[in-house]
Amino acid sequence: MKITLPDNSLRELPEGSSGYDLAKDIGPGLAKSAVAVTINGIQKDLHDVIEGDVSASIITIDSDEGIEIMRHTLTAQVLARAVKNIYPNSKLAIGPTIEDGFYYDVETEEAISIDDLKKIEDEMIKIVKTKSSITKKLVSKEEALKIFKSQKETYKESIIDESEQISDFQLYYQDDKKFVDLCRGPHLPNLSFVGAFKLTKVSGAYWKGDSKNKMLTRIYGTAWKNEKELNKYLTTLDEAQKRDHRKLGKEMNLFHFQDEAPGMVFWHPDGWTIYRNLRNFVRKRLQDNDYIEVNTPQVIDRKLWEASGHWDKYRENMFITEIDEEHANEKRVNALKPMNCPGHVQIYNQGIKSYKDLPLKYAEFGLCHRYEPSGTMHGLMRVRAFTQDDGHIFCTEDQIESETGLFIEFLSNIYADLGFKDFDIKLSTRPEMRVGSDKTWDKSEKALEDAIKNLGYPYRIDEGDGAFYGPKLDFVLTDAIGREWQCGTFQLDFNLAERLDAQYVGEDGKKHYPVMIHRAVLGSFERFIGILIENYSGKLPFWLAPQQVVIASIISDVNDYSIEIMEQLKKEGIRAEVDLRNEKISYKIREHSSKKVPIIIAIGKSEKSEKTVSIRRIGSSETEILELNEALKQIKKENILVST
RNA sequence: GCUCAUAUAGCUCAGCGGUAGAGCACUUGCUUGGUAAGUAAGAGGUCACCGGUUCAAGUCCGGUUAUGAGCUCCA
Repeated sequence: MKITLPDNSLRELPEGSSGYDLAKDIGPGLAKSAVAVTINGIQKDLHDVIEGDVSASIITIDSDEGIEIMRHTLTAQVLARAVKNIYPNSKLAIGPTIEDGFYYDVETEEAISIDDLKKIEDEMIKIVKTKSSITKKLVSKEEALKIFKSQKETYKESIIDESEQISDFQLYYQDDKKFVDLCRGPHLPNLSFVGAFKLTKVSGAYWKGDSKNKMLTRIYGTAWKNEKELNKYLTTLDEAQKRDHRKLGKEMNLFHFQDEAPGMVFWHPDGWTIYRNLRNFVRKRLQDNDYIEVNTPQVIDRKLWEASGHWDKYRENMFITEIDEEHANEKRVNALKPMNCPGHVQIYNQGIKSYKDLPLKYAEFGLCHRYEPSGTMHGLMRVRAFTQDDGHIFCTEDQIESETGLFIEFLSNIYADLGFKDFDIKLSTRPEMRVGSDKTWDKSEKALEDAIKNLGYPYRIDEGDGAFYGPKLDFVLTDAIGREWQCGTFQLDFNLAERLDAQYVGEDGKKHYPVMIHRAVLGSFERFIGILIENYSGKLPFWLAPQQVVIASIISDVNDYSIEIMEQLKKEGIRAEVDLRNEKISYKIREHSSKKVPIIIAIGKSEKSEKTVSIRRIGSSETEILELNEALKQIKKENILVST
């Protein structure tokens, strides 16, 4: 048979040859590191017999694909077996690979905790040490069912049962044939290819990812080619932990949470300074882009939420308030607003609007409350009370495309100024839970997709992830360590205006419903500040930093000069403080460095007598001596992004 | 909301049936010291909350609340 290799060269092999034979034919080195083979684009076990003329490439243990196969074998053949050895009555569910590692879902009689991982890991090492080869057996559906039924592997049974396949179920064995796993493969030809691995955590996970199903125990692990790679990965994990905004927020004294208000931020002075700086920045940009800032009530009667559709579709996430009957004349049920849109429509509805008023753009730094499930809260990233940089564009259908373009440009400028150069666009389509007719959804999905297509931005589609009132574009930015955050959103809504009876008089003199576009750039200030802290490891850009400059005196004789510098800086609008404490300069440097103050100015005898300053910047141990006036000029220039 | 874990001084944590501990931070004294921790002393705790077991409970057991890691959600 003829085999085409990736470089388009042809190789002739006898019938019945396998991927391994092919590798051997190409070279002994390749045969040694081969773990699987790709036949016509599909990964196969190395010892599968190749049928017919095909294109093929050998997967070696050194490749990304090879590592993934190794992870797969580790979970399905090694972790699963180790768990069965230690917990004979456990039942295996599924064990896929994930980024950097793998997991296996199992049902066990006794709970497995993080402390048990060592034990399981040791058992895995024992299994790997056998260096057993891994062999495959193909069986019919009945036979597969029989085997797993006899082993009481109910999850495997149901996987087979629900499969449309009728034959060729793949069973994988090790040399002793004492363990069998159902798997789509491919697997390593033998366990000697296993590199360095470590079980990392254990948690619950629903069978088939459905919260109605039983909760299984999920054991996570990570695996790499060798110890060095493993350690590198573990170090990066540590690095990510070091920039955790919850930890930095505490160290920098920015905010706290407490039991009485779960998911709601207590902003400390420095944290609130960051918040205000960011808000001023966004406010300026909104002003420059034809948005009009408004403000709407926090607590609104349920009638409005019924009319808007929130009561029906969003009730379980809303904080409901009732007025104490003893003191109130009338009983009404109110809700804390989870969104600003109905409020904005109320403003729109005051007075008659003409097509000449469109597009009309209302913006609000609206404080919204949403009752998030208890298990989902996470520092600033997921809270129950947050402020959106929200806005609603009332426009005609014809204006959708130009507004989409304007918004993307607006958003990308803001992201760039905040230090995020890259973002992806996601188009989310109709969800199951929604308002509006399918006809309206067809129209709005098409309008949005046409707009983004015509503007030429790349995007990907996320089926069923739209808002209940309309399809949306989501903007996902990438931070300094490659993590992705969904922040901006642009949501088309052909429903709400009609539900709340918002209209405009068209050129034809008749009344029409405007299209509403719900849009945000940062999403929520709380979350975005969390992202900024993690992105910058707390070392915020100069204009955002709560304390921008600290002037630290070396001896008390220079206190007057230090204060003079502070006052001059303050005159320029710089947030400057002096540190005149009776402490050594290194002590002061250490303290302000750990608070991530961007600039520390040390002042001693020579600076005072020469009217200079010694500048030290965060992240560097270099110092720079400058004339005071020159330093003031420079620092003022750095503060340029402060816009108001 | 679900699974597992955690809750001790302002922070980070030790203690795991028998009189509450450390380091840092804080206060005070000494120290005026040139770029990431000078020094000594002092003060600081209903051991998250409610209940149970026990002669005796931060310590063991149950519940509640919050937090953490995941899962499910994130309009």
